[in-house]
Amino acid sequence: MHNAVTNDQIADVLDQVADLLEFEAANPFRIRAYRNGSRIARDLTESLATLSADPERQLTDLPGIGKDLAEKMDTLLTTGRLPLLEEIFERVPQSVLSLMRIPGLGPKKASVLYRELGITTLAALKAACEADQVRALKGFGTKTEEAILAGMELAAAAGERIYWADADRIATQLLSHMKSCPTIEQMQMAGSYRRRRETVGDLDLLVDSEDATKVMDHFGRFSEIKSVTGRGETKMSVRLESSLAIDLRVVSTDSFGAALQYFTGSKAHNVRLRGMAKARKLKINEYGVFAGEKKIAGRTESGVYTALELPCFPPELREDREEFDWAANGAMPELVDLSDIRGDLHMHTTATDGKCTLREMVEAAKDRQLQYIAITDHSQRVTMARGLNPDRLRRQWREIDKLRKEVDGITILKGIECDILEKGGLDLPDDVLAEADYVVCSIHYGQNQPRKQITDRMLEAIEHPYTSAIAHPTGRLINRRKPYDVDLEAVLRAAAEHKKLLELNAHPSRLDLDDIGCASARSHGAQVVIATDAHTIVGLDVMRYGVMQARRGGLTKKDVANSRSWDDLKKWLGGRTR
DNA sequence: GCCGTTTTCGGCCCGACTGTTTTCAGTCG
Repeated sequence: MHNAVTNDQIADVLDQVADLLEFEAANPFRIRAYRNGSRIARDLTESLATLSADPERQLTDLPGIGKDLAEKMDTLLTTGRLPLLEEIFERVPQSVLSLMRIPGLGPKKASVLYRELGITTLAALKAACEADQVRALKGFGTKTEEAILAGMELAAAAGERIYWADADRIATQLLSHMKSCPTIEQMQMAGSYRRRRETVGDLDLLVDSEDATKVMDHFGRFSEIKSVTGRGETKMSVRLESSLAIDLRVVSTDSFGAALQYFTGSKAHNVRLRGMAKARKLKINEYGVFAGEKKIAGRTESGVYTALELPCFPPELREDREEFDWAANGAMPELVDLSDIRGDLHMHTTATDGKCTLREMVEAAKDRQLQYIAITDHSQRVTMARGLNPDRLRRQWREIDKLRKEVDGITILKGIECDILEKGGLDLPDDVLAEADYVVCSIHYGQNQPRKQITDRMLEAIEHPYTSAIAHPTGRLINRRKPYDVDLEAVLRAAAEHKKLLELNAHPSRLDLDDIGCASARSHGAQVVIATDAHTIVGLDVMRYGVMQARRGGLTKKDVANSRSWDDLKKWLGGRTR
């Protein structure tokens, strides 16, 4: 018996099929269909297993999934395998996929290497390059051979995405460097960085200037650059010491908006947009929107969208998920903004594993214009963090009472991050929880339990009369262990029903509810609370990353609980809190 | 392989750059 097949696993298989079909030079549109299917699986707000099992619905309801792909997904769901992939592996060795990961080496060239030299592995390719065999092939030359060898070293580091927050540091440095170039009219970062994806693969800088040469020369003097990997009339590519790639594109004022739209993407969003343009007998490219020969938009980004009778989508939403439907139905969400956030409901102090005192945290929150905060140290089960037992917790609350009298202009809530115990149930007695203003429940132990058990533990915590919120139900650190396995849909349903908040961890290295969970939360009517889980004063500053995640998930001010005043929120939570 | 205001066939986004050619294919975004 195989384990439950996840959307990501299905997406990976479909991607492999697409890669291998490309290698075999299959119909490019068939390849695109598989890639599209992969993206749909990855982005879906619920598990394909759930959707497939629902008698009311079908996989073919998903736009882009037809009869064939639906069948293949079902096969994967029920057997964990895909006969088509196994058939392809009989013709093509799996390891050729690694060849295509080398920058500059696509399916066609990889295929030639395989057919002519029988190369299937990176090691064999390296040997062939060093033996000067590759340059002898038709369509290859010495430059290609050199590029392959250089690319191989790069291949390990390349393709790795970095946190948005890290990309932000580099982007800020770059923009500040470019500012001193006098021939620049305007410039903007585009790409996934502008779309605020939680990780960024490379940076795209778009510049409006009449003197591309000067701009590119100036760009080339950015101190972090290790090598220039390409330079043409209007486009230049470099790689930084950190191996991050940056693309620069120089356009004229006339085209800046169209180029900004184009290079912001996403690719899927743009493909969709181009299709819509075509249906209106318009052509759209990075220079503008054209009716025949006549350019009808391009100077501004909003102009491009207006020409297609579309709203200027916030970049965070440009993923070809639901944004076009929202636009068509006049239901574009007004996304939540950092300035909407009035309170932070999760933070720690020196009482447990925080690095700053209660007073320091309160002062820091005031500095950040927060109207209310909840102090939520760990409960006793978290021994590593010296979690609070009832006595110590009540002592902290008396301290808060004192502080309330000394500090005005901010509401300090008596809270607790109460553990959900391994065997179920909460880590503190009901009479203690009843005295708290705010109780957020977390799982720190027993994270490897089966899905059903984890889900039941969470549901019990949600149904408990004195709890206010449930912490990061899909919480996972990027590049770290896999998240614990939980029926997120059930958690969201219960949270909505029992009026409990769903905590979205704002830290940039977390992919908590990210886009997927947010969309689900919205569809269930569950309220999200964006929280920093700050352990230090500067920890409070990650709130903006949480807001970014929420925006990508299409959440409005109304969906985010801590954009309300505490009085309103308290009312919404009902009689449980004081 | 998907899809339908060109609806069951015949389309499917578009351009820059590179290296190899000697007029263009492959790769990338």
